[in-house]
Amino acid sequence: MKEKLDRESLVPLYQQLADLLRRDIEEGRLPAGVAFPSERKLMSRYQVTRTTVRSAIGVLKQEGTVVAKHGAGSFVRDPKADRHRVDATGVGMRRPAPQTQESQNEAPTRSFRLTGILESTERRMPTTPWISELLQVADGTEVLVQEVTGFDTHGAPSLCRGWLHPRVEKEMALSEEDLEGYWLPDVLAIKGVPAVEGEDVVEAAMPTPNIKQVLGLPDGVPVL
Amino acid sequence: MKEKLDRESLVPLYQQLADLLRRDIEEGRLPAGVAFPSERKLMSRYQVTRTTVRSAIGVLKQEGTVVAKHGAGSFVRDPKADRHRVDATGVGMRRPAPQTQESQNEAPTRSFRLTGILESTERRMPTTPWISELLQVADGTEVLVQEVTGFDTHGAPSLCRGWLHPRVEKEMALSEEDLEGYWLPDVLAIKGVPAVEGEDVVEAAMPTPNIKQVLGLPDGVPVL
DNA sequence: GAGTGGTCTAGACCACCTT
DNA sequence: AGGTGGTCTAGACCACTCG
Repeated sequence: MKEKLDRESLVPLYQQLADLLRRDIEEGRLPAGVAFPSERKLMSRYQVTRTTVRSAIGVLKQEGTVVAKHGAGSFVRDPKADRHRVDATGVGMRRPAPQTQESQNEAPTRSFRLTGILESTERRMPTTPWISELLQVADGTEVLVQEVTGFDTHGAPSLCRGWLHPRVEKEMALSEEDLEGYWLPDVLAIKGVPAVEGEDVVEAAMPTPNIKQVLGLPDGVPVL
Repeated sequence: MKEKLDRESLVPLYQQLADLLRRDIEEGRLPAGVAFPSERKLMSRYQVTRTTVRSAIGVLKQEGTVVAKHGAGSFVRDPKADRHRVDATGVGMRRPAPQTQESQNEAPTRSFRLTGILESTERRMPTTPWISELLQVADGTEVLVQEVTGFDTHGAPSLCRGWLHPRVEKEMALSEEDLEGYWLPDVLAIKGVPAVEGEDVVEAAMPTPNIKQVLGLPDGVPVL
């Protein structure tokens, strides 16, 4: 929290400061809720103008990590607080029962594929209540989670997340290395598992800076 | 394009300027592509500082209406340009064929409902190629389109759009007034139509300023 | 080289919240 | 009353793009 800014660097001061503050938040030095240094405090601490401080905080606000309350102060927002989930199976309208065999046949089975996988990370994580219910495992069980960023079949920037059921992982003897660079369901398909129990879930959020950079997104474009 | 800014107003200068420019864009006075006045030009035209001009343009950038190219200028972006559509029926994983009767029964039929409808607009619009294919009508046919903003069953800010098939509209003798304040599928359900041909589509985008205000969203929260 | 957007300084006044 | 964020001014230098 006492590092200095590099005035010779190519990366602008307000970005450096934003990165510093983001790290402080991520690593718990600036806990969610009350605490956040005032703009004037940050000015004198880092020896920059208020404009620069405000730009830095502006970055964090746009990312949704920080909210400012006029007259009261700025606050770290719990990133999971208003992350919304939508069950995509029933969005908008109900699907009709097929009325004729013909209409049933002509209904295309579409599939969602990621093209140009740009980054994939695999890691072991305890399940959230919601996902434990889905997988029918005990809450907090460690499961293999994969995150893949890329573009979907329609060209939309997407981040897909897949959870591997421990039972499947054990039976198939899968490990992190097997998944590297492949989208989890594809791996399973190759290994002979035709389909996985699953649910279609769609979230939308503003991309984190690195994902935004990786996908080359302009400002104001959310990720599904 | 030559209106003045009201320095006594409660609404800040940069907002007024942003609103002015947005209107100029929407009403075609600032066409997409090349044209956009430089920041210096806007300074002298409206007698404000560059900071104020930049704030105004910043608003439009965050909305995705304008993109800036360092050294070249700012450009109006076609709002429909990179609007992405995702077929939600096949997102992520394929749904397995049910293996036992039991598992089939326990699969819940979820429905997506809007609670607290805050705003609904109905209007007649020519279909886009994509939607004409969906409805099986000629391209450009005028159909009744409804947009409803509110919160979904999970509390996520949502904007839902429904297209009414001309045939149904005629047979049911529906008009704009019937839809006012109700979500289209609900109206049909009441009228005795059990279900509508449809497809589940999910989009994400940054909210327009008025929708953002209506839903009371903080910065950085996209709308599904 | 002229023009553009990007960054930064050093001030100022205001509206708002907390005590 | 004192502190906070929100707005605005009037400058400056830089990196970049284009003809």
